[in-house]
Amino acid sequence: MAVTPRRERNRLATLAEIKATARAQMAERGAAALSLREVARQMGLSSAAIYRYFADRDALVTALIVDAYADLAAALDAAVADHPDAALAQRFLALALAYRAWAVGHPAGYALILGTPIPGYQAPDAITRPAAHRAMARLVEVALAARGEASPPDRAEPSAEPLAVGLSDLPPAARALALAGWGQMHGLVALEIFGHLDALGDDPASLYRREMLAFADRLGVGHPRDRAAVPAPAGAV
Amino acid sequence: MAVTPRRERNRLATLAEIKATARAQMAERGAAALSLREVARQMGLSSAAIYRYFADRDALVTALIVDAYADLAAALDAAVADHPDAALAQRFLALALAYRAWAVGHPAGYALILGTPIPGYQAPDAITRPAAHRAMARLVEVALAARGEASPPDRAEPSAEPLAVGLSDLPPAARALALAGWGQMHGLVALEIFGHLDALGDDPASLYRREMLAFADRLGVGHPRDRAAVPAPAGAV
DNA sequence: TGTACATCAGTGAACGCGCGTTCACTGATGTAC
DNA sequence: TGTACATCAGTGAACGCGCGTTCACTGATGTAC
Repeated sequence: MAVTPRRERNRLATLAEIKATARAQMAERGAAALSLREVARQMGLSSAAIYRYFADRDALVTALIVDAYADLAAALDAAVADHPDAALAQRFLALALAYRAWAVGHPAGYALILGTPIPGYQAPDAITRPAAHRAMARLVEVALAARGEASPPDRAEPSAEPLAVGLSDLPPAARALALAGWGQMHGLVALEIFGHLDALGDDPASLYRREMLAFADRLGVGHPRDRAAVPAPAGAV
Repeated sequence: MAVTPRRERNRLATLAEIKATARAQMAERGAAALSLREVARQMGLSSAAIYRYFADRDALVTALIVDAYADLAAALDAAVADHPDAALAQRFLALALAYRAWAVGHPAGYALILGTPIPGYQAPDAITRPAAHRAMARLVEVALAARGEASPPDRAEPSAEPLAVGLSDLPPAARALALAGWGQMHGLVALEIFGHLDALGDDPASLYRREMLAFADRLGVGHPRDRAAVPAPAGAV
């Protein structure tokens, strides 16, 4: 009965193809070099046809950003869903490894959402922010649990709906913890996928894993290191 | 006697003005949007005149990259020069704080050297790599000292000449330590200057300081945490 | 000190290019009766 | 089942733009004698 009509299906397929082509192009030449005309050309469409699907270039970029966040969120959800009853440290580690795996597998997508902003493009926060929140939901849960500030929400259907609480709504201690973790994840991942570790002989994967294990150590509630480090030092530095 | 002749001086001044104008433009519109014509326009030059100073656009970009690395290197050198006899942890902290300060003060420069690569631009490694090495020299020293692998070189004139040893020449343990530190520095700094912490109420400076203090803790030679964390865990994660 | 010549910073016009976007249109797909 | 009409995906030509780069040139600055 409520079968999607043919036209609708075609439309959705073309829309998906536009986005996939754009993604491939970004992967090859960088997010900032995305060209509507080139996308159309590769698809065998006239450039004007794209405007049946996206109001303008920025709308396509926004759609790609939202997709990338959603894809990352799904990867992170899946990672923790695999270890529903694991200890905090293990849940964090699974999360962190999945985060890097997604970034390494989708460097253009990662650059799009977390790299240098695209010149001339201004993300519409109302659309982009919830997607970003959603991607950080599992990390927020872990930070909350680590600080004992609240129990994680029902985890039976982890990817069901966006968390009411985003990074910005976390209590300060949990937020600082989440940001510290995210910072470490992002730092090593960004250095790796943008090629700054290339010349070094290291295996970025094991370096990353080691650092994430070290961080997982800190997830015990009120770990002494964190307490000791908070106040500014007496020295002049 | 050996006074730089007028023509030479003018030439150098114009060259510097081109770079300064380009830097300002990058700061406003992003590194990828740098335009030779726009630079010339802002300087009241014809666009062709730029080609008296740079072979092409890429040459200008390369010069800007080298300058940015040199500027960062100078900032880091100055930071440790202020604390010649400080303990390792304090030297690292001074370094880390100077790193963030430079990045926050020169976001476009930071994006240029450590952000998403510019589409279509390929850095000439032979020119760019030594500059990058030079910028990392002080961090390399600290990592070496932390691991007791070698004594830091003569620090009487810290910015005098490039270190013979770069990140890639470090012994594995020291290199891993240096990369871990750099990763943390880069992660928080990149999130901050590219606006991903904007919506949060936090003070990025104190978050950063706190994390760097925690990392400085690990600089004791053979700190137990590092030893414990190196081997992969027995668990399935 | 004056003259002839060389250097070279800067000009202005032109090249070919690819871009985002608009517009009036065609023709196939769907709907109402 | 057939016909008339509405929808709408896609076309092709055109718009104005800014870009990087080249080229033959002008005219001021410097040098040799």
